[in-house]
Amino acid sequence: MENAEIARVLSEIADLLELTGGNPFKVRAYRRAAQVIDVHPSPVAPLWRAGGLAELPGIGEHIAEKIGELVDTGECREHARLATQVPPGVLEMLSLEGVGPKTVAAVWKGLGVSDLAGLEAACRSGRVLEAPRVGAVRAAAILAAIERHRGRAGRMPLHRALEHADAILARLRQVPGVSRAEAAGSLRRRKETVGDIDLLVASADAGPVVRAFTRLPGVAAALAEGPTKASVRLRAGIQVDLRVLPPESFGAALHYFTGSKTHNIALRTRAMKLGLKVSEYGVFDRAGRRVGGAAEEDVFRAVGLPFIPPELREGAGEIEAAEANALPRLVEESDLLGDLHVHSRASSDGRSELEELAARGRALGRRYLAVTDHSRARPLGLDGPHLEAHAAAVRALDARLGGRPRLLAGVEVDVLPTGELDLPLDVLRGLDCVVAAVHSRLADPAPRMTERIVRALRSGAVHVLAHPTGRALGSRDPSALDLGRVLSVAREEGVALEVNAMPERLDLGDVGCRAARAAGVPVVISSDAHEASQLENLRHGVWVARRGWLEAKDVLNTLPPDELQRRLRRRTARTRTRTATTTP
DNA sequence: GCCGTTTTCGGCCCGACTGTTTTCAGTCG
Repeated sequence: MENAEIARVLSEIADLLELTGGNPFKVRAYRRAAQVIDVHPSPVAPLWRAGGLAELPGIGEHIAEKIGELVDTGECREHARLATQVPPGVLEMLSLEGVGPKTVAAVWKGLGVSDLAGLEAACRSGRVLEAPRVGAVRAAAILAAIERHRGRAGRMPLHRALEHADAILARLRQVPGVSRAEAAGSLRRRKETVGDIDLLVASADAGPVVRAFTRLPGVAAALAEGPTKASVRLRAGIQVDLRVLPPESFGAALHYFTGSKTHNIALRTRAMKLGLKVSEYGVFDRAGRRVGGAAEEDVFRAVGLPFIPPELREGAGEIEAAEANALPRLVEESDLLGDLHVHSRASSDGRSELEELAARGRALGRRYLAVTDHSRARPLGLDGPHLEAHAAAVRALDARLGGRPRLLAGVEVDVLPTGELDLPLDVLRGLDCVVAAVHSRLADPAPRMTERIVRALRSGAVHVLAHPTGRALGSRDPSALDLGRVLSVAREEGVALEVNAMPERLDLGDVGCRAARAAGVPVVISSDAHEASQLENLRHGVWVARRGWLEAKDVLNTLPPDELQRRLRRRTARTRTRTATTTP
C-alpha cells in the first residue's frame, strides 16, 4: 500500500473522530501521523515489517499498529468502525470552505442533514438557520462553497500560481510605505501544486496595502478584509491570502507563513522548551522582550539551528538534520551545466531548429545539450537510418560551433510494451546519450509496468530513464510502478533517473528524488524542451530536486562536459563488455 | 494518541477574522 493511501486513511480517521466527538488531541495525533507518512521519502510498509515504524516522529505504538493492519490486510478496523457511524456525505461536507467539524456535526446531528444535496436544500429553505451560529450570511457562504466544490479546479500547478503571485507582488510593491512584499506558503516551498497563494507585505501602515489588494484588477471577490489581513478569490479561481506586518516582524512572519504547519509546530515547540515564544511578530523571551524577528534567520538562530531552506520545511526530518548539522547543500540552478533531453524539428513534436536550440542554450549558459528526438514508435519519430543521419547533422553543427555549447547526439527511445527498445541496440550504442521513456499503455498494472521498465534498463543501452512515472499534473495520474525495484535495477545498471522539468510533468517528483538519493541513483534534471524557449524550464526541475533533498553531486548534469561524456561512455563501455561476455 | 535534560502524567503552537453574538465560538492558516 502506498504512503499516500495510508495517509488518507489516517487523516480520515481524524475527521471521523472529530465528527463523533473524539478527544481533540487524539484527532491531532492522527492528523500529524498522516502528515508524517505522506511526506516520508520511502514506502513505510517495509518499515512496519522491520518493526521500526514507531521510531517515526508522531507515530507511536497504536498508530503503528493501525498502519500495520492497513499494510497487511488493506483495511483498518478502527477506521471501518468509525465509518459506520458517519455517512460518507457528512465527511464530504467537511471539505467545504468555511465549514468545519462543529458546523457539520451540528447540521448532521441537529438537522439530520447527511450529504451535500441535503445541506444545499437546508440552506435554500432556511432550515440551516436552526443550527447554532449559522445566520443568513453563513447560509449564503455555504451555498457558494458547495458551488465551488462542485466545479472545483483543484490545486493549481506551481508555475501558474507563481505568475499570479508575481503580478500581484509587483503591484503591492508600488503602494507607498511598502518595504518588502514576498510570497510565502507552499508557493515559497515550491510545492508542485498550490492550493492557495500566501503573500506577505512589510509596511508600518497596513490599511492602504489591504485596500489596494482587495481592489486588484484580477479579483473576482473579496472573501475577508480586516485591518492587517485579507483574502480574495481571483477570476483564475485561486484564493490569495495577504498579511501585512511591521518591518521588524517581517522575518518572523515570513518564516511563520512559509510553513509547513508541521515544520512550524516542531519549531515552536523547540522554542518553547528554550523558554522562548515564536509568533509571526517575532521571537520573544520569558519576559516578553523581543529578541529578533526582522530577518528570517533570527528565528532559526533563536532556537539554535542553521537556516533551513524553504523547500525542506515539510516536517520530514529537516529539523533533526539541522540539529545534527547534516542539512544537504541543495542543488542550485547555477549548478546545472547542461541539458540532456531536448527536442528539435527533426521529429514529430519539436518546433525549433538545431541552430536555434544551440543559440538559446548558449545564451542561457548551458555548456552542453543532448538532442534527443523521438524514435519511430512516436508519430513521425526517427527510425535507425534517419536517426543516424540526424546524429551526423548534430555532430556537424557541434563541430561548426566549436562545442559552444557542446551538442550531444542522442535519442528519446520508446520503451515498447514488451520492455524492448524501439531501435536496434547497435544504433543506440552509436549515440552519445540515450534517454528511454514509456509513452504507451500508461495504465498497465504495476507488476507489468515495473518489469517493462526493468527490461529496458537491463538492455544496457540506456543512460537515462525519462519521466519515470508518466504523470501529468492535474490530468494524468502516475503509472502504477514499483519505484523501489526500478531504483535498485537502475543502480545496478548505472542508469540515471530524470527529473523532467516540464511544469506539467515534474516527474520524478520530490518524494521520488529523495528515494533516488537514498538508493544511490543519480538524477538528471532535464527541460524536455520542445522549443528553444522551453530550455528555461530547468528551474522547475531544480525546485523539485531541492524539495527532494538533492545536492549538486546527486545530479549528473552538474558535471562539466568532458566529465559528463566520460560518465556516459563508461556506461556504453560496460555494456559492450557485458554483451561480449554473455553472448555465446 | 504522542511525548519527555522541565514531565512516564499531564500537557499538547499561536493568532486573525467573521458572524453571531453582547463576550466569543468556529474556522483557517
